[in-house]
Amino acid sequence: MNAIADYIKAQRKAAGLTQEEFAARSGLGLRFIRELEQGKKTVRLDKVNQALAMFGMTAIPGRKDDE
Amino acid sequence: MNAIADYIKAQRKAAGLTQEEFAARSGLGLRFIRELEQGKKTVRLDKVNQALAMFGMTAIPGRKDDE
DNA sequence: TGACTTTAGACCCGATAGGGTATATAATAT
DNA sequence: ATATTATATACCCTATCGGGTCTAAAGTCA
Repeated sequence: MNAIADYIKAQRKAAGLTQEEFAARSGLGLRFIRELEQGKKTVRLDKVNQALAMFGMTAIPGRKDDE
Repeated sequence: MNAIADYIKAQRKAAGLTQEEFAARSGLGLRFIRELEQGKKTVRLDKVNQALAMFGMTAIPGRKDDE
């Protein structure tokens, strides 16, 4: 149900990276990556985009009921 | 270039709402709506989603080079 | 031109996100 | 069983977000 969290987690795993490696490569904190993948709602958008950018993606509006 | 900011602004106007009315209806602060529409990068994702939810939308990952 | 509305800044302040770190639990393998 | 690795949770601290408020600028229309 959390499209961004699920996407990051799936892509990171598909790339064969641990959370720690992904944090280091993306320049984000390890704790942030964990909270992001766990679906924390109150994360900052710029950090989310920094993570998504690792896969050429960014946050855009999308239909809520799309699953 | 900022898909979310542009979307909110366009939809709000299409709905014939001022920033002030939109802030009141969405339960968000007026200053936040302003900063959001101006493309502030560091906004909180939950607030962004709260704004997008007014139009049945939510933040999802999308290709960066899509325009 | 001048009223009026809408949007854009700046200021202060409380609440909290994110980083670092340490510990705990879970998963995997030997 | 027990190393090893990965993920989850908790603490403290600093930076800053978001709200409220006020002022200024930019549109809008008579």
